[in-house]
Amino acid sequence: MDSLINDPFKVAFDSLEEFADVISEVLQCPVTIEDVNHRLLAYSTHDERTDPARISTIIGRRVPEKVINQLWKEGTIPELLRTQQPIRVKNIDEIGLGNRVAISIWKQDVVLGFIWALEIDKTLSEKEFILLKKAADAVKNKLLQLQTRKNNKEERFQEFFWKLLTGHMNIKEEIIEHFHSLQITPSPTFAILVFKFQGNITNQEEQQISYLLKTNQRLKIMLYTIDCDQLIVLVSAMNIENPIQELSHFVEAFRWKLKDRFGIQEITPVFSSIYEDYQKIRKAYNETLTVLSIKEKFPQETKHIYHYQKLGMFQLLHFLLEKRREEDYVNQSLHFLRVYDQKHNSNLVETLEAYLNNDNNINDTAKELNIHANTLNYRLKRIAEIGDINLKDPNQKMMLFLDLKIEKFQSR
Amino acid sequence: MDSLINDPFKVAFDSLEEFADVISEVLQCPVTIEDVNHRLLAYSTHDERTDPARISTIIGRRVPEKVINQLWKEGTIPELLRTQQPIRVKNIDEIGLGNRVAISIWKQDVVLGFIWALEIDKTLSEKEFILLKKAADAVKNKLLQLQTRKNNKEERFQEFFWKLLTGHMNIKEEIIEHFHSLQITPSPTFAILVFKFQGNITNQEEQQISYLLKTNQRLKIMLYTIDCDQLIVLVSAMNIENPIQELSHFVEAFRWKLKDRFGIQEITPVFSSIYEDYQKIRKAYNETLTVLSIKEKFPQETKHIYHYQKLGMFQLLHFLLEKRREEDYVNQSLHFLRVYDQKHNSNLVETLEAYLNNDNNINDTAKELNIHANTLNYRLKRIAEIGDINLKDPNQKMMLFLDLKIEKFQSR
DNA sequence: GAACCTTTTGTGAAAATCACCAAAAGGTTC
DNA sequence: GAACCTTTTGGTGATTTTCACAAAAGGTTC
Repeated sequence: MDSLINDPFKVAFDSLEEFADVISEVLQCPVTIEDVNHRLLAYSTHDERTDPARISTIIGRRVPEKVINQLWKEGTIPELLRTQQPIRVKNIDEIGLGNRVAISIWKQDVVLGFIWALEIDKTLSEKEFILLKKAADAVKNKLLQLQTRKNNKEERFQEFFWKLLTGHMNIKEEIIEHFHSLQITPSPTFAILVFKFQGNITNQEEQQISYLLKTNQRLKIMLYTIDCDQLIVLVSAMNIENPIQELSHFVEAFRWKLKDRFGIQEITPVFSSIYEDYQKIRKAYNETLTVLSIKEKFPQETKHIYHYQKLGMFQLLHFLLEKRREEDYVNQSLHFLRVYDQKHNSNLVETLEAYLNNDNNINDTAKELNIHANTLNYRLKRIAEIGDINLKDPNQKMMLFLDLKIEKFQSR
Repeated sequence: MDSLINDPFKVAFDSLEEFADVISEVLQCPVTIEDVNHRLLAYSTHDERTDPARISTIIGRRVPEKVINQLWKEGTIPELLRTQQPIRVKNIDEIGLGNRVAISIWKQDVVLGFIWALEIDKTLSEKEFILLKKAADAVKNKLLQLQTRKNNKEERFQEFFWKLLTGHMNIKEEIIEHFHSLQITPSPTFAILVFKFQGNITNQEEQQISYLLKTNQRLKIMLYTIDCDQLIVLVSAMNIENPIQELSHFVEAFRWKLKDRFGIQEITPVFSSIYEDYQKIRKAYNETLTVLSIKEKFPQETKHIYHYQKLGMFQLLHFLLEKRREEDYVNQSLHFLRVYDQKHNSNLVETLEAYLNNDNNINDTAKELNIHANTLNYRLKRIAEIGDINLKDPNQKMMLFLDLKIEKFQSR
């Protein structure tokens, strides 16, 4: 009996729900157990008192994203990930969060989940804090079991996803069936999303990415995997009015969170077009790879481009370069300008490119080149003469623009 | 002796030169014999009196182009090609042409050449006109022989040219050697020039073309041939400051002459880039064919384009279409605009295309579409919204322009 | 037909462009 | 170094373009 008082959790229990009730009884307050991604694993039922945040969590079987965001902002979650001690959280009315105490569940140096105890009418004492610590210790093996089972499932996910990405599964029915067997509902429309990291993704980063993806509630993520320095995600694009904008927001938010919460910087996010046909996953993936390779060659020009469709003519560069090569074409106008530049130490080509980049805007271009607007005008006139170019002809300008970019593409 | 007075030209003569002297002696004035293309065949030497036009003709071994042009303008040559009678030409001081009489040399209903008799101090009498007619009759067989010999040579030209055009002769030394064996000096730079006629080129038209090409002195024509409705010309681009401009002028002048002199209309002239390497004749020829096929599909847009290099992005269309096809790409922006157009009976796509065609010029576009400039502005705003397009981004605009043209290209 | 939305047109002020001119700076040629 | 050419910069004013706003017109929905 003494040992039970010292550690009331040294009992056998079948399910996590049962265990949540045990904790609840010992501490005399409602209890919730979450995994490390804030998915609800179990909650006590003996105590009816609760707060809106807990209700939402139970209803949605996960902690609402705004609550997670808030807990990150004011430091609770970072603290939980740092220490094994219980943490007290003051109520935050805006998100319906009452006073509560939380503790993280550790297995060696990895956090497996959290236990939350609501302080509805009472405040937990120092002694009860120690009990909570013991509870966290007692539950860790149970969580680990769940984890392992999930890992197996995870592996099956991985295999399936890679088959899709590489186009090794291209019978429609087979794909759908596989989705269902993995208990995923394939959304009617999807996109592939890739985040390219600075270097290979470490295990720790993997955890953090996984955490962010699992806690995100903005977009439904069907599958994801990690490949060297890339995080590849299959995301649903359904039920959204403007999917592209939504995806843009998502990647921005994701990048921001990685930086803000985990200090991971210099992420390059990209995403494919939106498709309905799951046989096109490979194509979508290739699109993202194209975007990445273009962004690598034209970091400045494509700074604000994440989306394949927004690449504009950049998506053609690779292709056009090949054509140019095979027919060893020379753009005469550019050639003349180059010769002139060489001979007179001028910058007509550079000027032309800046002008074209700036959508024919004299002022912007002059500013970018740090020259007087009239100087620019003069140069443009010379360019037209020397290169025999009609700068009012969109056709010619387009060709020049393309040829300039093709050459850059080639030389990089 | 009587017969000699009746027809003093019924004598055997070895060369045309000899015969020219005979005529000169009979008529007592300087005589020149030309072929139908105004190339000098022979001239009398017994009489020293002459005029500047004749001197130029003898020096250059052909009638100067400005003289020919003048003789066309005031009707002499058309008349010579019509009648077998001698024609009197009054002196034309601007081109150094003194008074003279001309007659055409006929073989059945084909003109083989001309005889010119200068009226330096005397005026030819009616009797001498009859003599001239007899001279023309006497010389025709000699000319025919030359013609035939030339035809054989012509055939060798043809064969050689076609080998070059089709890339069946691609050893540099061999090509040069062939040129020399045909007594052509290959110019260091060249271009291929093609005129496409309305229908297949008739024999008569062939004569007329040949005439125009041979009398042209602006550009040196190395080889030419006729293929169904195409006249294909290998032209020198040397010794000209601005060859492309020169070529443009030439084709314009050629077209104008065909129309003005022979009533041949609706000629489409095109020409290739300028090359130095004669192994590239085939490539140059293919360029012209590309220009022709594009001009057929986009007659309006390419109205003023004759030159491959001036095709701008049109030269890529064929190529891009293939790419688009193989990856069944859909431009989302255009798709949204099309859907909107369909649903609301609007013309956003058409508006966008006009705007892009007009180099982003609001006024010009509005005029073309017969709408108010503000209406256009409003539509553009809507286009940006609906198609999720940034109309300040040259990249996106370029892609839209290309995709629009690709679609047009495809549907034609 | 009222209420509502989209589209077109008109107006005027602000901004940008363009065609000039002129001065100055930099380079090349003889 | 003088003469010459090209390039840069500045300024001016006419012209065009852009933009915001308002009114009118046309359609759709209830």
